[in-house]
Amino acid sequence: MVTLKQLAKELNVSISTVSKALNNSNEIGKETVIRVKALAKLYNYKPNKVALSLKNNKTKTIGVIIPNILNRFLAKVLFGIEREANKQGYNIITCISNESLEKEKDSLRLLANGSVDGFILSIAEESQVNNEIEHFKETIAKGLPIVMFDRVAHDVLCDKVIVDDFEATYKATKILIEEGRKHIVFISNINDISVGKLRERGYNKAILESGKLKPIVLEIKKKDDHPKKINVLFKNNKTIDGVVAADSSSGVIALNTAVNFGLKVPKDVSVIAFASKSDSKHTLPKLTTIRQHAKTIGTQAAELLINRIHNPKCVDFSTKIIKTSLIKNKSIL
Amino acid sequence: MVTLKQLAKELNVSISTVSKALNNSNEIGKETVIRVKALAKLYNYKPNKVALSLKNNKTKTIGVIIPNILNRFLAKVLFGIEREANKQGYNIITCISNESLEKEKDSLRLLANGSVDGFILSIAEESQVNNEIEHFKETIAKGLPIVMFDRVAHDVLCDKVIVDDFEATYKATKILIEEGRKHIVFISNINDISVGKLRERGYNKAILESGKLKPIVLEIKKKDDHPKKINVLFKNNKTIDGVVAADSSSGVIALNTAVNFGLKVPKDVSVIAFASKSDSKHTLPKLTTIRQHAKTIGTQAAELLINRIHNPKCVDFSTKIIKTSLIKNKSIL
DNA sequence: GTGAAAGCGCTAACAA
DNA sequence: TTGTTAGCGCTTTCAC
Repeated sequence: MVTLKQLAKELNVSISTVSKALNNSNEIGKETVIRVKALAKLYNYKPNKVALSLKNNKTKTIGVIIPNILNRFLAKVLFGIEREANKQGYNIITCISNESLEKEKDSLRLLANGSVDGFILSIAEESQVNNEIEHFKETIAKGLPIVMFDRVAHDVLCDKVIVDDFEATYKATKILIEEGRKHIVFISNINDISVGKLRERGYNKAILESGKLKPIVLEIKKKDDHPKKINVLFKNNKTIDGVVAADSSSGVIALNTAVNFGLKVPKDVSVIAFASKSDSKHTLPKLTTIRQHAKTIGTQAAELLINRIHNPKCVDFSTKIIKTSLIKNKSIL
Repeated sequence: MVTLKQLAKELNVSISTVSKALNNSNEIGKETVIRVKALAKLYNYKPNKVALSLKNNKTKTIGVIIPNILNRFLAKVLFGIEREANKQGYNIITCISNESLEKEKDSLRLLANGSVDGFILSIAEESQVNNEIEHFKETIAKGLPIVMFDRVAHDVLCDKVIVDDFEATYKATKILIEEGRKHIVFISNINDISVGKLRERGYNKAILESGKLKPIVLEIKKKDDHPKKINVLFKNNKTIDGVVAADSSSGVIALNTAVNFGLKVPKDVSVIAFASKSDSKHTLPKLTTIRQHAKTIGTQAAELLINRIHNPKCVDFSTKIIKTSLIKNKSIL
């Protein structure tokens, strides 16, 4: 890596002259500017990022802390964040909390030593279960802004980007009710986190409003054998004619299981699930999905954070709600 | 953020005294050390990472460039990298090339200005198709080590971590042949990249060695309608009794399609695919999978890179081959 | 039009 | 045992 010093030496001018020339300062003579730029190009000079960071007290780097990179939704959000950040000249340091409160705290602390200008995060399951939010507050108090997405803590004052989880399952359930379904089950593998609870509430509301239907809820824990649980459900409830799934795996497995039981989809049973396009391809017929527009969530989160970094004084915080879309495929009537 | 300067001022000692005290230098008196540490703790002092990086010319940061974060395998490798890197005190800056040569080059250049100590990457499809490797060589010439994984360039001298792709499909195909399958098809959605080609060759070798079977290959392009292509395949080839899939989507879709055609799996047709555990849950019966141990690949790549960062003079480069495992489920006899 | 010097926060060789 | 100083690479104010 060439430095200003080396260029200056070779050109027999001072370091500051080189610096100014490269930054197009009009203090410097045209001749000199040309000479300096030529040599800089020759040596492929790039200003040292670390030195700039130290000088400006800005790293142009965002810390992203996500609970699980294998979750397609979270990965997609990360993708959106990365793209928007890059577009605005920022890099991202990725930390995976692995749903652990301790790792989340560590990541926050480790990066709050000048490594990043702010954070984008979705809260770890363990933190949500224990309602731990002090570490977020501390970070913000240090002057490092946070933007939360999807799994957010309402008691922390910061920008947020969320999904209309409640609305989405409410509407999805209503669609099945309007199809004439009588035994609609709600299956969820994410009932310990905030969004999972919201989704169940949306389902419950629609069921209750119908006046005649009864809620049937299957909660699947992480340690459970997912396909088996769903298999048992269908075995014990021959009347099931509708499924609303809070997560993609539950949706895909439920549809495949129904088919395996000899049920026709969607004639005998309809299935709707929070899932992505590629998930919908993994069933026959294709799964009807509630899409979360993960990339958009990422983009918006990055925009919010970068705005706040540039505008640290601003005191009003916004919560953006990204509406889901229902993509109808052949798994409903 | 508190600095040494502020602590020094408040304690009425010099900056270097504070620094040494905090670093347990035995130059400093016990009394002073205690006083300093107490105040540092009170103010929750953390050494500024950027200043340290500038001083040491080491960022303790690794640049990771992956083609696609939505690919489960790549995401899992990233997970492995992150974990190992963190364990050794490194952070990772993640860039997603999105299979684009230009983005890959940009990321490399943008981070080669002192932001990272080295790179771990898997080559973008576009770079592989055009056989572009200059940007890697330039980076290495700048003194920044690279570790490549999965999609590697054999003509670049660096450490590599790869999978026994050829072996894996060779063995998988042989298993189906030994089952007595006569019409084994190879389905691939990744035939433009190096590993996809290797997987096809392994299949071909096994087929040829059998002496009597003929290769049947279905190449699916990114723009194709994946389920439709596979549907047509089964429609036109009623004799298919075995499937080896180079990627998880092809495997899952093939199995579901076969079932949909009324074929019994595995009685009428066996299916084996490169896929993950969670993919295998998305079919009934569960998919027999070739596992790549993505996390291990990530761990090893991080280890190799960090070793090289600590050992820049070392001139022999290693290529680690992580053996795949065949996990037998009910989709084969 | 050019250069010297200070300073971002830290460490370490050297001086006291 | 403590302090002074220089330097990592850069920008910027101020002097010449």
